[in-house]
This record gives sequence, C-alpha cells and structure tokens, in this order.
Amino acid sequence: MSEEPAPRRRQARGERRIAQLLQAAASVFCRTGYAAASTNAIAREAKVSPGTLYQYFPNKEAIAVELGDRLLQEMRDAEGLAFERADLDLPLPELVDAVLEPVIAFNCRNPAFLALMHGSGDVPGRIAEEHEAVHESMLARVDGLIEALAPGLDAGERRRVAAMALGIVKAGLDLVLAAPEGQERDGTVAELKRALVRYLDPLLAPRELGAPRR
Amino acid sequence: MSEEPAPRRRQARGERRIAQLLQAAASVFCRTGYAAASTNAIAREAKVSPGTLYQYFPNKEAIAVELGDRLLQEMRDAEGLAFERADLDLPLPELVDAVLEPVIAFNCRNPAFLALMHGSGDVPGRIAEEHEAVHESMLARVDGLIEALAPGLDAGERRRVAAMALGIVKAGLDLVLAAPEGQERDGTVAELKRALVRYLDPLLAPRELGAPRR
Amino acid sequence: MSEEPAPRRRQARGERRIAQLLQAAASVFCRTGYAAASTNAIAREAKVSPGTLYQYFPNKEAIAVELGDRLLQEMRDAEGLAFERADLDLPLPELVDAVLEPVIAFNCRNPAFLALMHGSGDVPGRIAEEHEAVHESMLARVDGLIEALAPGLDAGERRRVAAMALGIVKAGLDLVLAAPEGQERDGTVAELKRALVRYLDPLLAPRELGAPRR
Amino acid sequence: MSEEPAPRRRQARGERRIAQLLQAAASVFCRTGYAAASTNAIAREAKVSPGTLYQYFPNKEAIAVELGDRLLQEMRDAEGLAFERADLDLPLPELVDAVLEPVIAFNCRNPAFLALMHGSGDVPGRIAEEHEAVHESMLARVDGLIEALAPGLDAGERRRVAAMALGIVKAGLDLVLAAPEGQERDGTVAELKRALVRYLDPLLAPRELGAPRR
DNA sequence: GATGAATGAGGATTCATTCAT
DNA sequence: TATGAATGAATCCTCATTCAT
Repeated sequence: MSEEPAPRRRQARGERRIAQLLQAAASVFCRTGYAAASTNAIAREAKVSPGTLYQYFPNKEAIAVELGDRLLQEMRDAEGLAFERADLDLPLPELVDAVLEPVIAFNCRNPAFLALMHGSGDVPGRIAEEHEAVHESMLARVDGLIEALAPGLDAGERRRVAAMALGIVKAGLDLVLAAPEGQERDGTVAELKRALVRYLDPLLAPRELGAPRR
Repeated sequence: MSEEPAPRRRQARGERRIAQLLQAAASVFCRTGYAAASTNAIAREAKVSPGTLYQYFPNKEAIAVELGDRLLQEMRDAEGLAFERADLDLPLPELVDAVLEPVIAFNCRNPAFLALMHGSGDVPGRIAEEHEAVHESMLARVDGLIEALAPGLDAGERRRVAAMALGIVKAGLDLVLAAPEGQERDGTVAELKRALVRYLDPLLAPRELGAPRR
Repeated sequence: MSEEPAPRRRQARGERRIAQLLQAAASVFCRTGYAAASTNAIAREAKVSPGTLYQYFPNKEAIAVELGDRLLQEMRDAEGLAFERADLDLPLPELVDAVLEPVIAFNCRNPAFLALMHGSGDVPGRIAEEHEAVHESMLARVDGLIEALAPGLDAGERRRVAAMALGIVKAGLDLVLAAPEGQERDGTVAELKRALVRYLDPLLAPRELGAPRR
Repeated sequence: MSEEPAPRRRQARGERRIAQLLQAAASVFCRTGYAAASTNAIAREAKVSPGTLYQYFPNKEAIAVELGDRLLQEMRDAEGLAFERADLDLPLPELVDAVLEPVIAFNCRNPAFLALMHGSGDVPGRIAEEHEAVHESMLARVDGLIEALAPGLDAGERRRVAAMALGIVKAGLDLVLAAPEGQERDGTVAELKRALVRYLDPLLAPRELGAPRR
C-alpha cells in the first residue's frame, strides 16, 4: 500500500485531470454539439491550457470517444442494475419501471450521453463507429430482454421490436431531459413508461390468465 | 407568349440552379450534418464553383434555412394530405395508416428533413429557431388530432401525449430510413405504425361497435 | 459626311459607353476610393452589365488609367486656359486669381481628379505611374510659371517652390471640395488664394517699385 | 523582484509581438494603403503566421485602429513638446520652427501616420472616425495657437485659417517625406517653414519692436 | 455588342495541434 | 507536466474576369 507512491499519485492526478477534461467536454458538447465544440473551449471549461488537454488526449475525436466509452460503461452499469432488478415474473409495468428507472436516472445525470448519441451525421469516422457500437450493445440488451419476455418471436422480428423499443426510450428520454425538473418531468417519465408498456404488452406470452396486468 | 423569352428562361435557370444547390446541400447535410458541411463541399457536390453558390445564397446559414423552408413546405403538404385523408371515424389502425403514410413517403424521399431536424444543438441562431418553429408546428397538428380522438384529455396531458407520439414517429422514421429499402423497410414501417396504434389506442373514448365514434 | 455612317455611329456609341462608364467609375472612386471600388459596382452605377464594362476596358486598372488620362487632359485644358489668362504683368493677386480660377472650377466639377491623385499608396503599379506623370506635368507648368515670375531662382530651389506651391493648391482644393457650396466654399477659395499669394509674393522680382501689391 | 517572472516575461513578449505586428502593419500600409493591405501580408512582414496575428488583433480594422491610436499618442506627445516649446513671444519664424520641428521629426520617424491619414475615402467605419477625430484634434490645437497669435480673428475665419495652415503642413510633410534624406529633405523642411511663416505673418497683430507681443 | 451567370484565385478568419519555456 | 503562444491548413466569402447565350 505504501509502495510506489509517486507513480500512483501521478496516475491519480492524471485520472483526475482526465475526469476533469471529460466533464468539461461533456458540458461543451451538450451546449454546442460535437462539431461546434472547440478544443480550446473544452480546455477553457476545464480551466487548463490547450497544451494540457493534448497531454491526455491525442486529438479532439479521442476526447469524444473516451467520453463515450466512459458514459457507455456507466450506462452499462446502470443498465446492469436495471436488468438485475428486472424480475421477469413481475407484471410488465413494474418490469418496465425497474428497467427504465436507472436508465432515466443515468441520463438525467449525464445528458451528454444522449447528446453524443444524437447527431450521428456530423461526426467523423471513429466516433460514428463508437455510436454504432454503443447502440448495438444497448440493442443487444433490449433484444435479450424481449427474447425472455416473448420467446415466440423470431430473431428478425425481435430485432425490429428491440430497435423500436429502444427508439421509444431514446425519444422519451429526449422529452424527459427537455422537461423542466419537477412535475413536468415526472409526468413525462410516466408517459414514457406508459408508451413502452403499451408497446410491449401485446408481445407478451400470456403469463397467468385471469391475472390482468394492471 | 413570345414576349420576354430571355428573362423567363433566365429565371428558370436560376430556379434550377437553386434547386440543384439545395439538393447538393441536402445530400451533404445528410452525410456530414450542418456544422461540418462546408460551402465548398456543397458547391462541389452541385458541380459549381463556390462563387456560384454565393450568387444564390448570401451565406451557409441561408442555404440551410431555405432548404428547411422548402422541406417544411413539402412536409406540410404531405401532412395536409395526411390529415385530409384522416377520417376520424376510421378504426385507429387505418387512421394511423392514413396519417403516417404520406409522412413516411415524404421522409423517405427527403432524408435531409430528419437530418436537419436532428442535431439541434450545434447550429447557429436562425436555424435553431427554424427547428423550433417546425417542431412546434408539427406538434400542434398532432395535438389537434389527439384532441379530436380523445376529447377528455386536459391540455397539459394532451401536449405530453402529442410530444410522445411525435417522438415515437421521429424515432420510427429514423429506423425506417436506416433500414434498407425492401422487406426490411416495410417491416419497420409496419412496426412504427403498430407502436403508434398501441400507444394511442387506450386514449380513445370507448366506442360502441358499429356506432360512429363521436 | 454621309460616308460610312455605321462605323461612325458605332464609334459614337462606343464613345458614349466609355464616357458613361468613366463617369460611373469617377463617381464610385470618389465614394469608396480605388481599392475598394469593385468593377461590378462601377458597371451597376453605369447601368450596364459587368460583361459590357469588359468590352471597353481590359481590367479595372485600365479604367482608372483612362479616367486619369481624360481628367488630366481636361485639367490641362483648364490649366491652359489658366495660363493663357495669366498675364505676367498682372499684380500677383490677380495673377493667382486668373490661374487658380479655372483649376478650382475644374476640380469642383470633377472631384474624382483629386480623389485619384490622393491615396497614392493603395494603387497598383501602372496607376501610380499615371499619378506620377500627372503630377510631374502639373509641376512642370507651375515650375514654368515661377521661372517667369522669379527668374533669379536656381532650378533646384525653383522646383522646391513649385512643389510647395502645388502642395498648397492641392491642400486648398481639398478644403474647398470639403466645404459646403456657398459662402463657406467661397471663403475657402479666397483663403487658398491668399495663402498662395503670400507664399509667392516674396519671390517676385520687384516689378514696379512704389506700386505696392496691395 | 523575483516574483512572477513568467507572467511578466510573457506580457513583455506579448507587447513585443504587438509592437512587431504594428510595425509590420505600418510598413505594409505605407507600401499599399489600408484597403489593399492583406492581413497575410502583414503577418508575413512580421514573420509570423496569420494565426498569431489574430491572437493579438481581432481583425484587420483593429490593427489599423491600434496603430492609429499609438501613432496618435506619439504625435500628441510630439505636438505637446511642440506647443510647450512654443513661446508666443518668439518671433514667428522661431515659433513656427519650434512647433514644426518635433512634428516633422515624428512624421519622418513614422511615415505610416501620414499614410493612414490619407486615403480617408477607402476605409471602413471605425477607421474613418479615427481619422476624423485625429484631424479634429490637430485642428483644435492649431486653432488655439492661432487664437493666441491673432486674437482679432472671429471664430469662423480662424477655423478656416487653421484648416489652411494644417493643410499646408500636411502637404509640406508629404514633400518632406518624399524627399531623399539629406540636403534635399532639409531644404524641403525649410521651404515648408517658410511657407507657413509667410502664410501666418500677416495675421499677427502688428507688434512694436522690442515690445512683448500681447 | 450586351447580358449576367459562372469561375476560381485570393483574402479574412478560425481552430486543431505543436512546441519552446 | 503545465503553459499558452505559434502554427498553418481549411473555412467562409468576395470580386476581377470570362463566356455561353
């Protein structure tokens, strides 16, 4: 524990720097989008010099990629939590609730995530790939969930349903983030959940007849 | 009839140029987004010189605004058609079908429309306003439709529902445009309609079979 | 007189065009200076198309050169008139009056002349040469006049005096042109004459003792 | 004394850069005038990249304005010196000498000053205002001097005389700057002084020899 | 000849990136 | 490592000039 304190501290310092820079980048990307965000603006927001920024990232794209990676990881954790919580025997509204809650919370905490996911057009190659990867990963999760809920669906259809469900969630998250915090936002969250429930409900294999879900 | 042939022909040429430039702009915006699209790239795509572009548009923003205006007009026409077709007495699936069909067709013909609507963060003032206005106008239409379908909803709730429905449509359109034309796309279109029907159905005033709804 | 009417008329038309263009150029140069004057602006001012302008002048510089030439010729005529009128036996005030009057009148009619003469820095080569030539020619005239008035001066000194006198006249003309027409301008004209008289008076060989020159 | 050496050195470097850029600008403006001077040319003359130029000046106009301001300040100092030296009891030739000497010296050191003052037509707004202000301020000084020398003149006449005197000085300075340094220039300087003395002498209140003028 | 659309080199300006301190 | 000045390629836009009609 007391071995090599310098390197560790150095590393720790580096990590702090990187976190600080990524936070600044998130903030600037949210405000202006990726294309219009200048590295100088990010450095300024992080209160470091442009040179320092380039000590930790080889270029602007790498910032976005790393930010995406980290957000994705956090998102996965949130999702993981979500899917852990997701007892498949729960009635659908509760299931949706359990899955969506951490996802919504995460996106409210990290609006940059959605910001980075949108505007898929105006980004250079590697980021677009990143998007693709993130999207694909989320899609796979949803796909898995749907497979569990509706085992009868064939793969092609399931994928379409998953994509649509994910689309609804993204659209709903946009609305949630746009709504002012408070009643308005809560109402929007409820609306999103309702939409998702209604969309998925007819897919469910009838589970227990006579027990109306809601 | 034989009077002033030159001006007329000239005007026609000008219109053709403008159309050609806007088409090129649409294409470039789709590929790279507004912020990253360079006027030189647009001119190149239109196979004219930068100077020619600036003979018809005072600056880059004006191109996007004009393109947005034209697309919006076409979109409104499509919507108009859509809402004309929309017989409120139709069963919901048919109603959704009637409303969505022209909108989908329009967006397939003009993918730039969705491209311009996305990425609202990284655009300068006037275009953002455009976005806002276009979005608001579409929202108002949907709101009106929902008011007709579900007269019981209070205004606040209706607006939320309209926003959610519009969100679903946009998300669905993204999927539709991303799908390769053919079966895949048709299936996605069907999925979008299904999602919308399921979302809206519970809002409808319960209707007696065979009896006119309202 | 009735021979080759077409060519002549054509030539006449050409001359009119050229005059019209030069007038427009004079006006634009006065307003914005040579460097900032665009050929399109000149063509617009002349109510012709840019193409027409280039039918008569190979480039922008040629316009300024031709304008300078013509103004110079007119100026020479005015000067000629001036120097013809200049009876060397006249008392100095009357002499200055006789010489300056047509020059002032010319410059009031053609403010572009002074405009072209100034700003000797911001013009490309040929025009600068033009300036030089015009200036030199005017200088020579003044030099001649001074030689007649003050035969005792050696060439070097005479040239300096001529340059200074010309400078005073130019400076005075600027003031005259800047003054609103009317009393103000008349007063400024008088002041210019006074300045010139006072400058030259001591150089004169005493002509008739006892006849005080005012 | 050893505190904050970096900021100080940095500031010093910045100041040096600005001076270097302004010097380059002065040189280019002298050669080509404001309108035809390109920022790239200025940067090249200063042996820096265009980007560096824009680190210190927001745009081309700002360069001219700052240069004008600095020259003006120096000019005012020179003038101040001039007017301090100006003992009104001195005979006119000595008075003119005292006033003109620093002004001439300044303009010989800073030929850009006159270059910027000329060509007032082809410059955009703020610089033209600068010109106006500078001119007005010089005029006011001369006006004051003349008021002291010739208290009898009414304000309108005095202003005309001041403008004419200033015009003579400017014209003379042009000649001085155009003359090769050495005898030629000295002679031209002398001629300018002579011209000014002759112009102003008749305005002076007749003074009794040996008696203080005023 | 006249027209005005088209051209494209060039100018002002920005910003991702590098480097001396 | 941190700094921020320096770099220069790339962008938006203009305008002298050409050319198809």
